Amino acid sequence: MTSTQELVESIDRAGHRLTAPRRAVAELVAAREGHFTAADLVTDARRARTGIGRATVFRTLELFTELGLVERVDLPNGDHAYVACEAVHHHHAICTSCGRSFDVSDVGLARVLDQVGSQLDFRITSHRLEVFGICAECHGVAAH
Amino acid sequence: MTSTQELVESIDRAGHRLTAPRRAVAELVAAREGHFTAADLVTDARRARTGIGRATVFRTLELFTELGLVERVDLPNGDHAYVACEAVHHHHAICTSCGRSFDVSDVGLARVLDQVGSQLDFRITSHRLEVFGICAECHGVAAH
DNA sequence: GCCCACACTGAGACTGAATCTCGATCTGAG
DNA sequence: CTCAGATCGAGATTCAGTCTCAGTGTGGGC
Repeated sequence: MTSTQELVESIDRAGHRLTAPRRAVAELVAAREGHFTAADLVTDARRARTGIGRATVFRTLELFTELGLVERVDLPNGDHAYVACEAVHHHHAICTSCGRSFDVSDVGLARVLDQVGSQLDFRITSHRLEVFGICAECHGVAAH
Repeated sequence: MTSTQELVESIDRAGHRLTAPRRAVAELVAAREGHFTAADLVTDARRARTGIGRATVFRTLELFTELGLVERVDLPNGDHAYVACEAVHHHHAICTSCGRSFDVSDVGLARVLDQVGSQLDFRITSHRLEVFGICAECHGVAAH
């Protein structure tokens, strides 16, 4: 979804240096569909013979996360993964079959949270909703 | 919330052996208010001079998780933590000030998920909602 | 264009969480 | 009371992620 160009431009816009390793990581992220772990990217980088070190992949991923271009999600098995996404607040629906992630707009969730907040007299500062299941494409194909 | 006795009985009921180390871990879990990490429990165990090894703490925690007596949550900072809870589906509101966790019943969330599911043509198999904020007690005290 | 401060990089050491192994121990059915 | 096998503790191991540090490359200033 997010293109290499978008990622690269955001780095520049935020006042960071545009280096070859960062471009390379941006490409790897853009090439990924769905979620991926840091280790996945490190492997990708090695396979593509980019000569990029582990530390740089982590640092660049951290940078992207800071810029909101990539978001960290916690898989049901406890693994930490990342997904490329738009820089606005939203949630993810992750297909457990193909691993792709879909953006979920805030449909009605705000109301639910309001209710939770007032019910517990709880000042909500942040929240996280993660939905797991089978996407249209996968259940369309796999079902029969 | 969950008492030592409840934890111990559940182990028995599920057909597992009732050993002294498991009782001890059950006590430590019951004594905890709010979330705790595996490392916290290991420290507790050492401090209480129970003579329980790290591996056993992890194994027992895994057992409790399996039985639904304890649930794993991912803190905003990425740490893995656990909370003792009832064995029915629900969510957690975690106070970022005192660390206590409150059960959130499913108020309206099901409807939101239905909407998400049909909107994306996505077969939802599981979901996770985590709410972070300041609990009544903490903002009552801390505010002034 | 050229320079140079300094942001950034790679390699590998380091940390800490979690898992695995293995011989010893304990539980509980019979 | 006995015994199979579930469970245990200690420590080795693995692995993700972070840190260090000397070397490199970017890009603003001239």
